[in-house]
Amino acid sequence: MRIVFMGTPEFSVPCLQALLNAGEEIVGVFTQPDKPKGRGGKVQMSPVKQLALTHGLTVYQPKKIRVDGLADLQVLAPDLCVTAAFGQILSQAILDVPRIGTVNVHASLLPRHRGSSPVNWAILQDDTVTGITTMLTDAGIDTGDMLLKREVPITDQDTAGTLSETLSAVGAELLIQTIRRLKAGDCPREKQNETDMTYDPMLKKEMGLLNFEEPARALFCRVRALNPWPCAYAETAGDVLKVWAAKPAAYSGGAAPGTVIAADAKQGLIVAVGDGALELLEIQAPNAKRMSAKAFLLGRQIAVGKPLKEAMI
RNA sequence: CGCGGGGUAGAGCAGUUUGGUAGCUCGUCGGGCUCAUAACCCGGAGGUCGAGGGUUCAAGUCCCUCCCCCGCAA
Repeated sequence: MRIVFMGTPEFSVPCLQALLNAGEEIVGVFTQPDKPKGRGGKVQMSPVKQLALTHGLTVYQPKKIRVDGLADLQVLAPDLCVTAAFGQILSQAILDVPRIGTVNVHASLLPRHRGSSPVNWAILQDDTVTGITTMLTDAGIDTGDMLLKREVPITDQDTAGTLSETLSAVGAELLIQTIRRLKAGDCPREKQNETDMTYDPMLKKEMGLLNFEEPARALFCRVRALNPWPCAYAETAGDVLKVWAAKPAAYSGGAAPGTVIAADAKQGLIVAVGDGALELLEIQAPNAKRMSAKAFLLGRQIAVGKPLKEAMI
């Protein structure tokens, strides 16, 4: 079966790898164009492209596949397209090319968490379970009929990073199963229930701002949901303090939300929040590297009793 | 050549402007105090100051080259 794979970030890599391992015939790989990234503005290949090249696969990098990728795709004459976090929207014309259809690996239990950042949103909304859904892509965003699903629990230790890693492995497995059953002709297919659906917008940096009026649990979830990107942060005088890890802390005093109630190498850095307190475990000051709050406090001081915003020295 | 910050004891930092015997907090080791302790007191070990070269009587500090880390922007 002629398969065209479309994917871009690290999440997509296990799916492509699994297809290769399964001996599928991959006739082409579509991924986002190389872009300047990181310090120095060096151009970097997407993780999918890197893997594709090591296996000698032909790589296509249209800016917008629905505009300048259609011809290439048609020439490839795929039986099936597989997408996993490709990052571009497929038009009906694109979807019409593969004979069987387009299978998408989506990192949530659809119809919940449609959109481009399902893993982050699942943690942000304190879901206890999420998972992978394979689906047949249609012209809507994550609205196509569902094929196979597998649940994955979310623990308090999970961050978007760790959970995404877990889900990508599960997704790769489920993708292979899905293709097997499509080939066998016994793959279940179910319409999405529109009344249960949620659509989550793309992540923005501003979503990382910690509002200490919120409950500790919500802040805890936000920190995990936005790790490793875009990362939660607290406002300080003129700048921001990135918060990589935090946890709710016991506190029954009456300090106003946002007040620093402890800041030393023994107790750590604790801030009063809406319903208690939050201990900032791992932080990163501007121009500095990330480190435990306790290590940070060995060399720098934060005033206790003031709002964190004003307490950085 | 996108903009910028930084590499000093096991950890986190100061010291570099105005060269002149390397300092702080914590940890660590030993001793003491205590019912006890993550508390307190006394004492000790631990650093070729990222690498190489240069200037100088003298370089963590000034000059040149290189390596590594990080923030912003994308």
